[in-house]
Amino acid sequence: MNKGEHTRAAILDAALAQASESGFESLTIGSLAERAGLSKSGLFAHFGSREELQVAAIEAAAARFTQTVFIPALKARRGLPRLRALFDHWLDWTKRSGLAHGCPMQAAAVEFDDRPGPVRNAVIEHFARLERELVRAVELAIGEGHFRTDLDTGQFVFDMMGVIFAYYHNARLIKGEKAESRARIAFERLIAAAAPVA
Amino acid sequence: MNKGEHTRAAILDAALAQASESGFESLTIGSLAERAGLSKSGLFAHFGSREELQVAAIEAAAARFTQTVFIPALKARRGLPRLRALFDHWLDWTKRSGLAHGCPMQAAAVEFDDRPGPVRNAVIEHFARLERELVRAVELAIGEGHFRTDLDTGQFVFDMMGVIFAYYHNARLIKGEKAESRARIAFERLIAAAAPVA
DNA sequence: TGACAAAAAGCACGAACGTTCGTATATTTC
DNA sequence: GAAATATACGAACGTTCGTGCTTTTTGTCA
Repeated sequence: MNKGEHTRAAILDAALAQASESGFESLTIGSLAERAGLSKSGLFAHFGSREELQVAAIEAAAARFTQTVFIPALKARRGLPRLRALFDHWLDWTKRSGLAHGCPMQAAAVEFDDRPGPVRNAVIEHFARLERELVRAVELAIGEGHFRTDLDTGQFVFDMMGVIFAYYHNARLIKGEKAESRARIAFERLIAAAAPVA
Repeated sequence: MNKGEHTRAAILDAALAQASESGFESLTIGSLAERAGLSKSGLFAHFGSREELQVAAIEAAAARFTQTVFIPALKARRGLPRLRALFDHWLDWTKRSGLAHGCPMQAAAVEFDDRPGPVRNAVIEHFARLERELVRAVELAIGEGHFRTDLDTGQFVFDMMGVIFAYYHNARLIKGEKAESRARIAFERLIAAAAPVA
């Protein structure tokens, strides 16, 4: 890896940490440069603009999500076990990837959902891909006979994401200790409702 | 109402609209003054600081939420009908209250969940109150015989909020047309699972 | 209607914002 | 080792940030 690429990666690491703490809007050139130990201009040279920096940060977050949630889940057997692994890793992916102060992707989703531009496009693309992958995992579960054949896969993914969102809301804002157990109960209930008729 | 109070209310209206569009972090004195048709200093005089302005905006959002979601739901019969009314009004409360670009409370929750201070406290208080009210509505449904007596009310509220969060995520970021129907299906399933044994 | 208070504007401040320079120092390539 | 390039720096740009002051306009009420 080049020196430049190495620095760029370090900058993006710092950017994700900062976005996790205070959101993407707080991702200013000055504060990020200070955190990364660079001058403003030195950091700026790695990206053509603040917007490009934000896009790069989104993509870095997406890559880390794939690495932390999807790749490890592939070790589980296809179908229900893999779906459970996805859920488990998703629940604690911020902790396991050093972003303990919140999912930067969720922050970006809320902050940019009504601001058209490259950043929003990158966020949308990530969630679209995520949904596609989840739907595929559910289809595999159907194929393995773990789920009903007439299951509405889109609905299942919708419900699953709701559980995740409720978990993060509860765990991060309210600091509710029951958040995790409730999330697991809710997910198990989804699975039970999707089980084959008998 | 005094002239001052009137202007203050108008400022908070503009603040909510802006927070709905671009989040609470974007709530700067300058841009808000322009939107409200005041000078920076004229607007600033109504609040001692930017932070107080943010807190006032949170409280205004909470008041509007109560007015748009809770008060109208009181017209429905206690128990399940009222719970359904709450859900319905919650789904489209941003549209019905002129905040079509997103729930300012959710924006605040994500932006401030890790930044201690008065703003975060105000957000936490709102969600705590919201959860209490929801739990009470569920308890009423139990009392009316619409729900099982052994229902975990906290879990039900957790699940219900998950449905709402998934709906807003889907409707606002992805612009999915199926968001509303999926939310309704999910909520009906929650109700069915909470029904008395027979 | 005139006195007094309340509200808004005007103005200025120091700091931080994103961005653009020109320049110096590493690093890579020959 | 020399030449070429990549990388980082410091200074400065114009703008906007939040926040104080002072002055002017506006509303209120005897």
